[in-house]
Amino acid sequence: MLSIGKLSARTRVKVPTIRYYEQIGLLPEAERSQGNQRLYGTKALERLAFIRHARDLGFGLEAIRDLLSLSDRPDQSCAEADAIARAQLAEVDSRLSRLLALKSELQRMVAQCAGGRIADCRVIEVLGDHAQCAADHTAI
Amino acid sequence: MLSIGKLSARTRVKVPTIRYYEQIGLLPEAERSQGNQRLYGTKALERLAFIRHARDLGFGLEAIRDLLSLSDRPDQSCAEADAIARAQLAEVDSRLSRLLALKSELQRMVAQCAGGRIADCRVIEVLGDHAQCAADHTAI
DNA sequence: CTTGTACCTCTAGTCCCTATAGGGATTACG
DNA sequence: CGTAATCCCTATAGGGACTAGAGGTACAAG
Repeated sequence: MLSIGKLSARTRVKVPTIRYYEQIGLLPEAERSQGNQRLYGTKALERLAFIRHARDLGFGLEAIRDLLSLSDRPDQSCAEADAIARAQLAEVDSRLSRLLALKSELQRMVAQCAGGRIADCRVIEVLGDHAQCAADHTAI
Repeated sequence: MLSIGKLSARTRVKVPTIRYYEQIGLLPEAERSQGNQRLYGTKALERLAFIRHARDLGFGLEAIRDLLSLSDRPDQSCAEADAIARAQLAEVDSRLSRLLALKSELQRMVAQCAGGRIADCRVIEVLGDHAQCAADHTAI
């Protein structure tokens, strides 16, 4: 059995975050030692690794909650899991295109800065006037 | 003079957000009508448009606060504004590369889903096992 | 003059943690 | 075996950047 610190080290999920996941019901309540400290077995380790990996891929905690409950019912159709993943992919895609537009605006802005006074600064000027932008853009 | 609603319509910044910006000192306290309603002139409109545009480009409120105070001192060197913009560009760049890695993982995951049972679902399986990923990835 | 919309303040909630305070448990070393 | 260092516990507050709601006031249109 692992202490919360060891579990944290193995999964690279911080200790308070693990407790938080338990608090919001994403992890089941852990067993306790005689001294009331949390103890984790292999199943908890796998579940937390799953969560961490899904977080790394940008899934929200509610999506992860759904994915976990799906993975607990192995005989069901995986259509729902597929849909969640596709939604996440679409989300990532739209962020990507917005970030690309953003990047080119920022590049234009920075490239035009001649290093003079604020009064002549293209950075400040462009920020003040959206009409100077090449295309629409919105962060994240 | 514009009411907060009209200002909101012109800048596409929501009314409560405008009040929030005032509260945190990003906008100066607005003048008031006899009936205690906020009134805005051209300067406030420009300042808010600047904020909105910078937010669209992904700048954080603290960076915007800095940019605004720079723009109030037009005789200073614009090196600082340039640095803020470059930092933002670097940030966008690193998000972009992470999102790209993410996207290809998600695509692989989704492409492998055969639409069968959860027990055979690649989505669930890949999430449970980071070793199946092609590369490192971390969201946002 | 009434109705409906826009406005006001204040508080609390969102997401996903992170930090802090004030303590108890365990482990390592001498 | 004692003590110090490290780990763990709970509970609460904070952060970024808003957003939502309650309960009430001002103003424009008909």
